[in-house]
Amino acid sequence: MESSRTLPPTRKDGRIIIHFDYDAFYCSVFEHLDPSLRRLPFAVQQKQIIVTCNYVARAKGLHKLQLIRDARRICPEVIIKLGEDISVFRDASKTLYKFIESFTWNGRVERLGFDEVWMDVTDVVEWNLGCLNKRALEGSWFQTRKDNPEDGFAFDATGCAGHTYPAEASGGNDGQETEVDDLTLRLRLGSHLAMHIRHQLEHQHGYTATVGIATNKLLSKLVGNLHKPKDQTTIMPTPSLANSYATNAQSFIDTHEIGKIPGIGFKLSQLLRAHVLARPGEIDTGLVYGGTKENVTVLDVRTHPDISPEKLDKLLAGPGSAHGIGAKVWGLLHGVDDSEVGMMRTVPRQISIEDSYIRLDTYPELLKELEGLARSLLGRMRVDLLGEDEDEDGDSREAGDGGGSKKIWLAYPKTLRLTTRPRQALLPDGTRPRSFKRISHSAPLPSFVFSLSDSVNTLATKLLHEALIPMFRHLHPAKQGWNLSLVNLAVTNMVERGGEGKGSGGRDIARMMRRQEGVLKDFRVTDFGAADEQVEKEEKVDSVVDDVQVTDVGDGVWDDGEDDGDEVCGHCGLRLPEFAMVAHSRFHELDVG
DNA sequence: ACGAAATAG
DNA sequence: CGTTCTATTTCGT
Repeated sequence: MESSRTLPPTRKDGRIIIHFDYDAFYCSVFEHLDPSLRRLPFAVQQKQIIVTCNYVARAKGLHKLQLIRDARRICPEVIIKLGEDISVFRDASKTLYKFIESFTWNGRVERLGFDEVWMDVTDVVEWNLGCLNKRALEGSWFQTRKDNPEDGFAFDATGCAGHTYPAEASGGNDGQETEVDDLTLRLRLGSHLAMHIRHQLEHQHGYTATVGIATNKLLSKLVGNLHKPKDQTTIMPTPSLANSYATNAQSFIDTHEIGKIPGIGFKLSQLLRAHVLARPGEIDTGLVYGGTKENVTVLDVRTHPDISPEKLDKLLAGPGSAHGIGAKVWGLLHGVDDSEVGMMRTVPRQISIEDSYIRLDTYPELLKELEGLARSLLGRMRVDLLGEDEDEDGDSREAGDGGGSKKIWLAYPKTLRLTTRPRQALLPDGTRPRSFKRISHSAPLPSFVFSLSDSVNTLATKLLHEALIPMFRHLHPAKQGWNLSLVNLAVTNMVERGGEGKGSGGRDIARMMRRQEGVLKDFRVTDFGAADEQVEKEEKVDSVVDDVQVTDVGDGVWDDGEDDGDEVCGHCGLRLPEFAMVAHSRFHELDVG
């Protein structure tokens, strides 16, 4: 077939997506606490490098990932603060995330790292589009709250707020004669909403952000970079030019280095570079991981002879790569990204703590480290997974007994995971084969960790002996001979508490916590004794479960109390046998979502 | 469910 | 200390 030239993927430009990237985030957090820093060259340090610096410092030649000594040489007056305790950054990120969420009507807000947030404002924009008077766009009103038409701001809908791509697309002279298409109008609305939220963010919280507005996550994230800091850019169609959103999106994405496309990381970009260059791409062995000496652009890959979704699949598919990777990348090369902005999350999917070591090869050290990690992890669980008990039961907060509202678990992780990175043995020639391979082992998380009447220290010690040591022995059966360069501890598989989230429609279908009895049945209390002796002396306990005091868990939290074998659907109230509830819940998820 | 891999900040 | 630490998603089994 001569005409079987592969067509570009179909665009779906029905959404309006805003991407936020807080400017020099770590610096901004410190500046929030000490505003005098704002006018000074200021940087945040982790280990021996500058992880980020404010724009005053950047103007003097400082940059991210710079060695401290280089920074001080270039700019002796620089103020440097240590940023190794990331809890303040995490807290600030959470606050700003909730603030941005308050502007969504559909709850679609997704965080990436601490300093980036996407929001899907399609419905907000749609509503306001319907409210526009197309004869008087100059004096428009943007309603920001679904429930109150008075909440909002005045704006001029004859143009975009902030910058546009392409730069001249902003137009602005469609006063009377020209009919403006809906996509243009919707993007303008998105740009004005973004401007409003940026201003609120700055005035109410003291944070500035760089923002991108487009019809999908990919384009919104990339286009923001055109104007930073504290500015915004919208990808627009060209007035009166058919299909111009596709054209403009393509010209924009084409200029990017292939590895700069979100979703195309080190492995995929190397494969694509090798394909285009017909040889392996040279890697920049500098400080930045994944750096390349080559400059292979999206255009190079996209216009390479014979490229197609099928060809990309052949090229990129392999162990670890997603199914449909060819079609996915084909879409990215064309600025097409149909992935949804995730729903707001109140708890993380996973909490993990890790530390790296020059050398870790003895049991006493290991036990100390594992216990320390366990303490940190349990502390983090209490910070991130504990919430106020919002009880309608009037009695709970009236009494003057210290005014303590009860803390309850918002989610229960079901799984505990221990990961290590064994240090490779030396080769005969004395060099180390470099391998960053990790190995992990998971087990049910013992439910005693949810006890709030015991201290974190107590629970950490208990967790060490009842779970972590057995798990470690599973990973490293040999008594010795191992040497670790990293240990990671994580809890995952969150089971969230049901109830009324805000936003539209109670999202979480309450799921009964599987009875935790038997969770410990695979654990044996293991006594490694002191140091390296008597490792094999293992004290078996038939029923550890009997020893475990499970408190604060279970009592009516998950179950509606009916113990007749049936469950009540948290959504529609239907009473069903337990075995039918899983499928029933799935029905709701599909039906509502 | 579990373990590994890829990706990202 | 080779690439620190944390988090999400997806795949194969």
